[in-house]
Amino acid sequence: MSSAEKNAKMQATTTKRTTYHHGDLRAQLTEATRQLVEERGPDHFSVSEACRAAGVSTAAPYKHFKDKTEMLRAVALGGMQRQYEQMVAELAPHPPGTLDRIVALGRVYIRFALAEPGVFRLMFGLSKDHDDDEAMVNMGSNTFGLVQHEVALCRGSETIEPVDEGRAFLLWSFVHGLSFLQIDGKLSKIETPIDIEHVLRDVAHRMMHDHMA
Amino acid sequence: MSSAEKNAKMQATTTKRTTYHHGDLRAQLTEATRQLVEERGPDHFSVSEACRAAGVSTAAPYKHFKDKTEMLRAVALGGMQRQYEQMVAELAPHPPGTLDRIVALGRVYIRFALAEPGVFRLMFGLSKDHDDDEAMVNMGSNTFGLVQHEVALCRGSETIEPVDEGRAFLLWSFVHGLSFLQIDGKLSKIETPIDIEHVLRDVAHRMMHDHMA
DNA sequence: AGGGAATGTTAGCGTGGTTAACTTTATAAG
DNA sequence: CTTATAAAGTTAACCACGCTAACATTCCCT
Repeated sequence: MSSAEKNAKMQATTTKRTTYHHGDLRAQLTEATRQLVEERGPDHFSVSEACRAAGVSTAAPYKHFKDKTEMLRAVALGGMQRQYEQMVAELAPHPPGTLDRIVALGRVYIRFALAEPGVFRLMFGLSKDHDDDEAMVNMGSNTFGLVQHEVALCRGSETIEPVDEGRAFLLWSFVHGLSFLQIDGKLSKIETPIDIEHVLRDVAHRMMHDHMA
Repeated sequence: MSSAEKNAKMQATTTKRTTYHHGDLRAQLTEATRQLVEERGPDHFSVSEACRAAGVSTAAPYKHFKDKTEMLRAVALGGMQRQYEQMVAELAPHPPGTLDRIVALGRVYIRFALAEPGVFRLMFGLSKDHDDDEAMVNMGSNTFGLVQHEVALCRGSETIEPVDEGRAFLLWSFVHGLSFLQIDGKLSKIETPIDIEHVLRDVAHRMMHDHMA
């Protein structure tokens, strides 16, 4: 184990480092960025503060990132990966083709937004820049593909048809809006408290089944 | 008409002003802010640039606004008022108690988001600060009250019950999410194009009527 | 051993938000 | 018609921040 590697561990606990090289600065800057985005919000994040947290000069990040937005993008990508993994994990317990699986996906979406509102905002903010990043676009496709697939399964089909794409998008719109309204505190302004679990079931049901004329 | 008032009109057309006093700097700074927010996005707005647009020194705004966020809040408030007025206007043509009125409200919501994405983002971004502003909170209540009222009417009730509050919130979540996904370009990534008008009707119908077991 | 390539640091530039101190104009009272 | 006061501008400066250039140190490979 090199001294720089030992250093990397020390640095994580705010100990001053002794070696010139840091160890794994890119990872630690990303983590510092993630924390700050969560604490202060994506708007009030500053590179300088991340540097202070990592115990490094303000010029150091530019050996690992092109600019500030690339740092934020790294955090956003990490968030998308975590969200995706959580979705896959929550899918497992439920039998294929059931509404439960659709509900599970929506639950993860909202749970993630509430657990990491800062990162969640990042994942959709700056989306002009995000579209230029291949990894980001791919992760987005993967996650949405998951939803589309479940919707098709729920209809009894293995292949995704236009109708599935449409329904999946409507479900996405719904949980997306619900997530944002929640983290923006709009739900607390309502008299009657809302049972998210119940709402999720209700909406999924309404969207997946034919309705009355 | 004072010379300063004449000045105010000139300034709107980028003409250099001749009088020391500006005329109606607060209004013109707000308008400049609105334009810049729309052009560059809320994140990339700078007070300095607004000052340049208004032909005034960078210290001038602080005679009219506490700080940068108060400028942005003024723009956000203006947006909420416009949105509210558009909703009231679009309501008029349709007979009370019909689904058409619900659909009309959703249509205005989405139309506004697409027409003024920058301002629309402002209306929900910075919401931690917005909650401290009474005018902002009131406008929010007014607009949401409009939806609640229509939902109750559609059920044949003049008074808003918990069930109406819930349905209204679900409808809000949906159009909110749909709006954001659209202005973030997520809809264009879909194969099958979506007919917003049709979707709006479909969803409103599904939400307002009982569904099958 | 030695020489890049990688990864840090320092110093400095430009922009931006904000304030303090000063100047000019509007307004209203005597 | 003065003239005091408040309102509404300006200038100059401070500090934080994003970023780059030039330099320093270390890693690692031959």
